[in-house]
Amino acid sequence: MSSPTLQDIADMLKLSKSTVSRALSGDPRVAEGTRARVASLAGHMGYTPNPTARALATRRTNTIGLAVPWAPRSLSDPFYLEFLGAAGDEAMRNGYSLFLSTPDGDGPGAVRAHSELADPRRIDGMILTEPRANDERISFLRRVELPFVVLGVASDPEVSYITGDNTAGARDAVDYLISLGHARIACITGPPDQTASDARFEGYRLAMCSAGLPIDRNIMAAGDFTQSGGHSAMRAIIDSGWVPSAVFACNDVMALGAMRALREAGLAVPADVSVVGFDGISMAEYVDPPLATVKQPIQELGRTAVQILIGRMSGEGGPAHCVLPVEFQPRDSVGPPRIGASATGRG
Amino acid sequence: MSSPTLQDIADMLKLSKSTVSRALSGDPRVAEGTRARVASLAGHMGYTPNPTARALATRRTNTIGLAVPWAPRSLSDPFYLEFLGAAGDEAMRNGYSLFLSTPDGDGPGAVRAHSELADPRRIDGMILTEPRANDERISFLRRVELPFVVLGVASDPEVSYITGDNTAGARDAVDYLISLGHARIACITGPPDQTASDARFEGYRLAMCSAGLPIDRNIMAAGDFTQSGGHSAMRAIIDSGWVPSAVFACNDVMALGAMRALREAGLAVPADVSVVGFDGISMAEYVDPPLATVKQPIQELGRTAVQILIGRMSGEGGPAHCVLPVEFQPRDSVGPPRIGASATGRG
DNA sequence: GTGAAAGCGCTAACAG
DNA sequence: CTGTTAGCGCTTTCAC
Repeated sequence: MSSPTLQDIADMLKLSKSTVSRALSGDPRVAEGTRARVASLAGHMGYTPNPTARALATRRTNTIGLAVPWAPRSLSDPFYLEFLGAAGDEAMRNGYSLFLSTPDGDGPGAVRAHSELADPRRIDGMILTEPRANDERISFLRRVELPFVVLGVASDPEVSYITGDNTAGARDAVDYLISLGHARIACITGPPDQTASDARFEGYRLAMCSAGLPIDRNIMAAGDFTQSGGHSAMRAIIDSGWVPSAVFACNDVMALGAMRALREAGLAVPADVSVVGFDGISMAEYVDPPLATVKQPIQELGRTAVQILIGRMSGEGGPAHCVLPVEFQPRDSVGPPRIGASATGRG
Repeated sequence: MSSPTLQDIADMLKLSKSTVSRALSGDPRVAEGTRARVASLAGHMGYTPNPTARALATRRTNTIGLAVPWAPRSLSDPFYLEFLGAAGDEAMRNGYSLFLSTPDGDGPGAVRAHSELADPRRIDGMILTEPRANDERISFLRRVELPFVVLGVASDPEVSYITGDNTAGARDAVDYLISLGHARIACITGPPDQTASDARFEGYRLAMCSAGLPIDRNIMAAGDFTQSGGHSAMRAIIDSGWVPSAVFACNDVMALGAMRALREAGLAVPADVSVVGFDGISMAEYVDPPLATVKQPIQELGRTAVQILIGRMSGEGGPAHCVLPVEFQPRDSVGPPRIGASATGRG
């Protein structure tokens, strides 16, 4: 009926709980014969330690928390599912389970939900996604002394993080557009203060400046990392009347939204406007035209996040700052600007 | 430093643990004054019960497990992230946390990972996604007597489930194609034995049969619910030489893969071939042309799954079988068949 | 109304 | 090498 306990095994073998516990945990002090008998019986009975009891005794839960962004009815970014899957895989492989937090929006409710999950008595460490510039969740984690790693960058050098090389990737992408002759290149950013968004914008800015191109407020718009956000942002740019010859969106789903807005405005991609995204979600390859994007090693980000966290939890070494290379992947959504269009930009 | 315990509060108030515990849990036997003092102190100290200790004592973890499908480097279906978010929301709202299982593939490893998570000492109940016809995970859950609900349908009437009306939705979609004059309608199914895939195929079959249209093996292909699966499946159909005038894919991501295969073959959507998907992921609206799809109430599926599970966990009532209505949403990826093409079908 | 005590299943000193 | 004894922090009889 109920699962067998250590005591059950001890009783049957006329041993003490302690010995059984030691035998099972491979303590070198127990006799080989005893160990074998215990192991065998445990196996036959299908014994498996009660995780809760173990957690209470050891003060370790073997569980890591993952905070994925979740704004109601808006976010469904494949990037996170893939990240989550890879992280879950790696966690399991190391004997950890994944605990999930899905804050509803950005309000105080989110913080409450977060602090509820980020309880050191519940999880051993945490992966935080979509950090903001001065994220209160980070100060919270530090206050309760819970090991954590953020997916993104953190200004505080004490904070471990893992990220794709956002700035370099964005810069590569925009450099490529420029090399094709584009000059009026729009940028659709993510939510303000979101570090990934900021870093990608910085790459855009660097590329533009290096080429001596002006950064015009009319061809910039803030999205929110969702399709509809990308759609509205592109719409706003178009409505401003000064249509760009290319647009760099700070993530793939916004790029898809932007492509739709362009189509609706009767503009062809890439003939009239080239579009580039960021992330490398697998879907990007399947839309029409296939979306050029900066490919992040999503799986590796997930795996490494867990590995870094495990390092931090074991207390060895200092904070890790890991920046994985990303790769710009040209696809049919980009092409040279229309003749004459490139001239417009320089004014 | 460390979180305050019940004992700490008891000591400060010169009470016993029991009384404090009772006061906090609203036991009617404690004096009003005592209750107030306890509540106040607990509030100031930021006391919050240790979930692990509570779980050990009550044998309830207030945690529900969620098994999302995860085949390495293949799956990134936005459907699941949205489902997961909604389920997580509803769980939190009811005082439950979400535990995640991400089985790696279909092999024995998946079952091991699953049974590791599906431990009644770890979670109070579980949501199982992508059930197969004779899913061994289901028998496992029944054996360990863990309450659960499946996202999909289960043949066993004792098993609770929640699902969109797959058959009706698929039928509506295919009926619509037929009403436009399509006769050669291909079908790209999901993994064999996957219940959702089977039910959707059944809707396709019903629509075809009712219209007196033949179901040709040449215009059917098995995908695996991934983009690339949809792509290969469409490719196989095209290569068979007998190109359909419309194709019904059993989920949206396969539909996107199929659209790409069609483009690569020089076939226009919907001019040459109409395409319909299933799920209603938000991305479907943003591709070109916007993908007609059978819209599932994803959020509601997630919420209701949790509600049903909570019902089951509290032991009240029998198994719940919930089928939510879905709605076919025509979009520009479907259109009338080319003149003459519809005739070919009836042969 | 409140307290004392036992116990959830496990680990971890401390003895022998 | 193995057993005994304490807890981990909470709930829950059973007394008073």
